This record gives sequence, structure tokens and C-alpha cells, in this order.
Amino acid sequence: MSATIFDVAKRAGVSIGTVSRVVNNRDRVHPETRERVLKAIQELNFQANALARGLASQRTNMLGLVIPQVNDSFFFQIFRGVNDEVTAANYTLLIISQTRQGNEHRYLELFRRGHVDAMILVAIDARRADIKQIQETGVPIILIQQDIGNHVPTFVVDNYGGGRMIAEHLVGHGYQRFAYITGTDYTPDSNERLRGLRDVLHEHGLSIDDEDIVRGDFFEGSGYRAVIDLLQRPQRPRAIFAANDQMAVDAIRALQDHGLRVPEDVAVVGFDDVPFASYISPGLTTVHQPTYELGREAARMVFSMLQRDAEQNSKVRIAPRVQLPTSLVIRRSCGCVD
Amino acid sequence: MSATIFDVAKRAGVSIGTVSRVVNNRDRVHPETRERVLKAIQELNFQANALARGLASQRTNMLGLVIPQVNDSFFFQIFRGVNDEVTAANYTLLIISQTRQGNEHRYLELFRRGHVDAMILVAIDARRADIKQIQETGVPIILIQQDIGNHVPTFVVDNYGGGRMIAEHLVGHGYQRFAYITGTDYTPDSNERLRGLRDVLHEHGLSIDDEDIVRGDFFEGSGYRAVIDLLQRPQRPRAIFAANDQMAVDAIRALQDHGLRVPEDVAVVGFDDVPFASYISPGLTTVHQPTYELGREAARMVFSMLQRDAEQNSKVRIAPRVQLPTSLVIRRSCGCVD
DNA sequence: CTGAAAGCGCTTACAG
DNA sequence: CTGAAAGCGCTTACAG
Repeated sequence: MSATIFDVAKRAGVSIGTVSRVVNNRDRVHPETRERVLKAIQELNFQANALARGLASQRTNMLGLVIPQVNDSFFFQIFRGVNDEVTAANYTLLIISQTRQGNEHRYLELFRRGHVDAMILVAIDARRADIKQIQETGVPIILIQQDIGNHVPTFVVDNYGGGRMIAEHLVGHGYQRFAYITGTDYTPDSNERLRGLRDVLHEHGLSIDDEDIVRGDFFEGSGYRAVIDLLQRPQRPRAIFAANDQMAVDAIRALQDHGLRVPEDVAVVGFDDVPFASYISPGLTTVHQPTYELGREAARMVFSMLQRDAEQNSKVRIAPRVQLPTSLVIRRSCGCVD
Repeated sequence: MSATIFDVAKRAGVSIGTVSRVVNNRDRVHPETRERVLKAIQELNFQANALARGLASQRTNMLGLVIPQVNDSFFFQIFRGVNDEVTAANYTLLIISQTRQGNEHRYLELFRRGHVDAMILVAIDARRADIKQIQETGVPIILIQQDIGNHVPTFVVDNYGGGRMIAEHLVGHGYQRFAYITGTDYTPDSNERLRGLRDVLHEHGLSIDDEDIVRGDFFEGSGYRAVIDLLQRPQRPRAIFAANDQMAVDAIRALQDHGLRVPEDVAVVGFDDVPFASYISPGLTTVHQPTYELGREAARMVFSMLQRDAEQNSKVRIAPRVQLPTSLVIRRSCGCVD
């Protein structure tokens, strides 16, 4: 295939050890020797074989990103964040897309095959025992949007705070009767957002009936069905909080299809701030999640852990739990006017 | 780290060659021996190290996907298509996200480092010489949404046909004066769509003025600016065809912001059929691109090429150009009513 | 500062 | 059907 380290060594008149040293920039190499080697590398268009290097050094320079196939935007933004850091660190990104329900846990395979130096798991309900096994071998592992206890560094968004924020805003509009459309329980997201809503209502002497909490699944269609459900009830909610934007948008459509005006008859808010939240009519009031930052910060931490290991060879790890703030994005669906 | 092939061999009382044979299911192995080995593998939770295997066999079982950071949906759908096939083939997906303008061409590095068995380049303006170099080493390479001649298998969407379809539809509405908002020229997409429009207009004795072709860049904001440009002209177009949905949606907003009704005053259509095309108001009439299928079909072909190589060791390659059909999605922005 | 050599964990002819 | 051994292309102590 391409030129190997032997070809370079021959051409430069040195041993492969020396070539390796200049390629990796380690140890002292005589300037003139270095020049010769560099020249040979250039002429032969040499790039060290990644597999051989990985096998010999026990570092692959690959990062594994395990991510479920959720909505386009969430996936893509996390990817972007991680990828930017990966590129900067001169790593290569290996992506495993895991189905949420799947119990096969392909990330384990990824790890056992020695593919990656570290891994980032997004919204995967990993088993603690598995995580522990990986950590013990010295492979840093970080969780995004999933919390399994305090032994694994975790990056989450402030779901509870976001839920509170948007609830406060709705209460500020004077609404009294609320409904909530849940997501799935694979991650704590939906429940945390609901908890925020509940607490705020409680503080204001309000509450939400159990029957006004309808099940959704985050995906297209479930928000529509949830609203149809809600409209069967004797009393109509004045404001609907959907656990994500996709469901909120579907809810708006369902309401409009039933001749109700949003926000005049029923206000609707979501969570995510997906790209199209501002394009629908009325514009969707929602909670912005710093998704890109989530990916980037997690990747940064991974690399700093890798760095630390290399330096002090310490396997003692602090396991911080980083919570990124959410922010309110006010448009028109809540009842605000421009 | 984990158990190696030596551990397994020892435990099963065989040589590592035999372990390798049962792991890879090659050659005859005595059933009883196989059982013993399988048992040892199970007990030790053995998984062959991917790097060592790759180095020895010259096959990495990794596929490289090189893709620009375009809009979320396009990226994600291609990824999904490719990923589904990759998973089925028991391969691992390595993703390089390359900036469009970048001339660094990271995919070359990916290849030279021996990372991947094959690669799929999406909308990357690769140089023929580079592609050739890769092909000569026997690494299959496939292009998606980019065409550099007939030596590389290529998967594209029928941009021209899509442009024609939607143009026919607009002409059917009786519109006479048209405008086109272009994308960038990195890929032929925008020009092909315009060509479709032009040909149809011509066939109907109509035409589009050069000054009614305004430059856009596919991204957020450019559609808005393009419309402001258009509105300065003495004569207003009756229908605007934007080279993609993002710009079409921006165009609609710009028109509405200037007190014009869509589609009553100006009709607007796009290209892509992004998820939110149906959520805006009016619903966007557009051309659906089989993006997921594009990724999947390309991946299928890659694997069949890999298969073929393995079987007949022939490096002679046919280089088909597969064009996937587009389809018209009619909503309301073109002037149709439910 | 540099070379020789062991070793990373596999696969794969080659013998038998 | 199975083992011994070379080889994949590097890195990294170890000497010098």
C-alpha cells in the first residue's frame, strides 16, 4: 500500500527507531538527522499506519461516541460539539449508533476490541457493572444526558431548572390549568422537567392533575395523540407543556386542527429549541438546551482525563457532574406578543 | 487489558492458530476442539483485538464516512442510511466531518493511515488524482452528491428531474414570472435544479430573467436576503423557487415580513423536504430527496465491492452512476389548497 | 543522539 | 484437523 516506516528509514539512512522518534516528536534527535528524516517522509508521503501504531503503543487515538438515533438536531449538535474537539486533539471519531431499547450494548464490544482510548455515551442506559469494568482498564468514559451515579463523569442539561423557568413564565401569564405531555423514561429528562413544573405550581398554590399528565414518547405523532386525549376531558387545560419541541409542535397542530387558537385558547410550550421552533406559527416558546456545548465540554473533559492519565499515571478519578444551564426562549405560543 | 488469543488458547489447550480459526470460522476445525475453544472464549469474554486483527489481515472492518457539516437533516439521514448497512455488515463507522471549503482533505489522511477498508465521500469536491491513488490500492471509494467523472461509483439524487417536476407544477398554476434562489456551487445540485426549471419554462414558451436569479448559499439567512433583493426590482416575481428548503422558508418569512401573502401574492417552493417543511405556514411545497436511501444504497454498493474483491480478487471496477428519483411534495406554498 | 531488538495481538501460508 | 512460525508496521525500553 503506502510507504512504511522502513521505506522512510532506508531513504533517510537511519533506523526505524529514529524515524519513529521524529514522527512522534519524542527524545532528542540531532537536527540534521531530523531534517533528513523529515525530507524522506515528505518525499514518500509517509503517514504512520494507525493500526500498527495503536497496537504497539496501546493508544488508538480514537474516541468512541455512542449515541441513540434520536431527533436529527440533538444528534447532530452533540456530534458537532464532540467532533470539533476530536479534530482539535487530532483524534478520530468512531460512532456507534445504538438503539435505545437495545440491550446488546454495542459500546461494550467497541471497548473490548480495543478500538478506542475513551468513550462518550449519550443517553444510553448503561449498566454500572459494565462501566466499572471499562474504567478499571483505564479507559475514560463519560456520560451525556444519562445519570447512573457518582462514579462516572456526567454532563447533563439543567432539565429541572428549565422546567421551572418555563413554568414560571406560564404562571406569569395567569394561567391556572395545566397539562404536561411526557417523553419516555429512558433518560430522566422528561421527569425532571415535570418536577420543575410541579414545584413551581406548588409554590404558587397551583397544581396539575394526574389525568392532565399524558404519555408521549418524544417522537412525531405522540404530541398530536396526546392532545386528542386531552380534548376528551371535561375541562380543557389553558396551557400545555410538552416535554420536547417535536411534541409541542404536534400539539399545536392538533389544537389548530380542532379549531382552537394557539395561544389564545390554549398556550403551548416545548423544550429543546430545535431549529424549526421559530419557523412555525405561532413561534414556539421553549427552553434552549446547549446541545453543542454538551458535546464539546464532554469531549474536553475526556481529553483532559486522557492527558492526566498520561502524565501522572493515576487512575484515581474524580467524577464530576456538570450541569449546563438552560435558557428560556420566548416566542408567541405561550401568549406573549411581539 | 482484556483476555488475548493466548489466554484462550491456553485455557482450551490448543494453539492460537486454532483459536483464530474458530473465531473467524475458517478452515475445518474438529467439532470437539471447536467446542472447547468456544467455551474458553465465553468464559474469558474474549473479543479479538481489532487493531491486531486489522494489522495482520490488512482489513480493518472500518468504513470511513466523510461528510460536510451541512444541514442537520441531510447529514443525519445519510448517516442513518450508511450506518444501518454498516451495522448489518458488522463493520464500524469512522466519521470525518470535513468543512466544504477546506482544502486539507482529511479523508486522505484517513486512508493513508490505513484506517479504513473503504470510504464514502459525501458532497466533497475530491480531486481525481487523489481518488485514483486510493482506488489503485484496492480501497473502494464511492461518492454521494458529487460527480467527478466516470471512474468512481457515484450516487446522486435526480436534481434535474426534481427541478423539472416542481417547475411543471408551478407553470400549471399559470404563473408567468419566476425567480430562482441559488445555492453554492460546491456541488452541482443548485445548477441542476435551475436547469430543470429553465428547460420546463422554455418548453412552455416562458423564461427566467438573469436578474431574477439571485445568489444564496443554502444556509439560514441567505433566502431572506435574496428576497429583499428581489423586492427592489421593478417587477415582482409571481413564484420563487429556492434551491433548498432552508432558503425557501426564509424567503416565505421575508415576504410575510414585507406584507406579502404566500402563496396569494407570491408562491414559494423549495427542495429537500426537510422535517419542518410541513410545520411552517403555509406548508412548503417542495421536492423530496431520498436521503436515507442515498446513504444506504451507497453503503450497500461499498460492501458488494468489498465482497467482490475478496472473491475474485479483481480490481477491475465498473463505476456505475446511480441516480435516485426525487418526488414532488405538494403542500400549500405553491398555491394549492387542501 | 542512535541502533538493535522485543513486543503489541492477531492472521495465514506452510508443514505435517 | 492442528501447530509452529513468520509477518503485519509500528513503539519503546535498553544499550551504547
